[in-house]
Amino acid sequence: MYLCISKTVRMTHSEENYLKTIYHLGNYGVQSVSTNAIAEQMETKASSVTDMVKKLAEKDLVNYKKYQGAKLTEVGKKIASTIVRKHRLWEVFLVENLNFSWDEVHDVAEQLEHIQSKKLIDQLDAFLNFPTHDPHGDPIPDKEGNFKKTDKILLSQMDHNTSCICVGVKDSSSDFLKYLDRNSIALGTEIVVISKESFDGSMMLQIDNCRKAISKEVSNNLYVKSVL
Amino acid sequence: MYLCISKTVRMTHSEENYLKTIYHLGNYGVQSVSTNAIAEQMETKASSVTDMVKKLAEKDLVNYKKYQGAKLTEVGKKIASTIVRKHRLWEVFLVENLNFSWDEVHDVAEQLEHIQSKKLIDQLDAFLNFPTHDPHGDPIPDKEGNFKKTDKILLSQMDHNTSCICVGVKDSSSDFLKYLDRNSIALGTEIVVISKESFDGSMMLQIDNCRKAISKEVSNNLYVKSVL
DNA sequence: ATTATTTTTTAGCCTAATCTAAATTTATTT
DNA sequence: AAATAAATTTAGATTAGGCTAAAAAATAAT
Repeated sequence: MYLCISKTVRMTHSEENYLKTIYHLGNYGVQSVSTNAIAEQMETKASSVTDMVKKLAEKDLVNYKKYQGAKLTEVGKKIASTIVRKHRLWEVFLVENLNFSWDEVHDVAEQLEHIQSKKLIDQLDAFLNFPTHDPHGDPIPDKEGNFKKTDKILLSQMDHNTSCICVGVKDSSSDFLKYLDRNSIALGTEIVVISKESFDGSMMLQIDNCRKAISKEVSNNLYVKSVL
Repeated sequence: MYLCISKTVRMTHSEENYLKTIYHLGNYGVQSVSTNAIAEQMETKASSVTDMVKKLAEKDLVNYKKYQGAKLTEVGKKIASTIVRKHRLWEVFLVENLNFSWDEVHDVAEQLEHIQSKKLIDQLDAFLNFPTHDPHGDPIPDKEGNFKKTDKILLSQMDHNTSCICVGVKDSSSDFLKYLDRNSIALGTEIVVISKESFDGSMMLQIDNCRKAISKEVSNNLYVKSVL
């Protein structure tokens, strides 16, 4: 039951970026993704997407029928997961070893994810001691593309008088991450939900014995794991 | 007396590779390099080189006059030295931290040298503890592009009954580096020249109390520093 | 000082990846 | 069900980088 990629597929950076986008938008490659969704995400034009998707279909990396969007094939999924794996491993390296903060890693990892070298990524994985999550709490696929999806929920879904631990972010924009830094919220931070306002969705939290009010936008972009 | 690059020049990988080649062939950018020399080194066609050199001249990265080759400008030299700096720092990282051997690093470093991030390279430099030489003994330019050129000579130029220390290689092909590995010759290895054969240029060496005969090809590609 | 040879440049073509604008298909509303 | 709107595709250009083949310039050899 192995997926064999006999002749290693030669991929351009652009092709890799498209696969990665389809992987992310299509829920790890299980769903079909529309041309427009890809175009919006990649900040390009729908016509460019059509062209590229045809090319990827030609290479059997996606299944594509006119007007019906694109869905990754097994091979496409494998390649996409490898790119994500590389991206997230590099993010760990940057934060753990090169003093990057979690809001600075994305652009550089975006470049590093395209470096081709099996040995490089295997050794990096070992050097980092086989991390399972990146600095934003996102899971790192293993060599086969598998990862355990964490049972995380949005902070906004927690009830009042409950406790949870921050396990990830939905929005990983620099602005949001810096906001979290300023408010001492990091991966692993324990958060107690004191109260929720129904009229604006804001919340009163307790973090390290300090009370903090946060907006709906914040609680809708922070993933937590409930603690009993 | 500083060189200010006000607006950061946006470089493609291809442009960077050309600059690097001109830097190397032109003796760190001091000499003019012919179109054919560039083409041969880069395994491309002379006509392609002409086109690219014109483009680089347009950007003021090289000085170019028809039929007279290309020479790096100060700005071009600075950019080229940065690429070489990145290449060599990555090589150190691969060998020191990711268990690569010195014959495996080149191809990967060739990709990594194009990653754009000032912070990345500064932090990597610090992480590696500011190395001055790469795994092949080549000097790593500092941020300003300066490096001390070591007073190395080819092993073939040593007299018999003299001692020296291996400080670098001229040929850094995988084959040659593996040969050196098999013969326990590495950077820092002490070598005693026992004798030289005038008819074929071969040498008898003593390394770690073992005698080894090497060909002229070998002694012509190994840099050493004489020890008194 | 002419040839001949080598080097370099020019001209024209090709592919990858993008774009705009127009055409077409699908989806949504009256 | 027809009309409108939205999404998608096609057609035709463009730009970067490369190639081939022919022309031009520089160098070498007779």
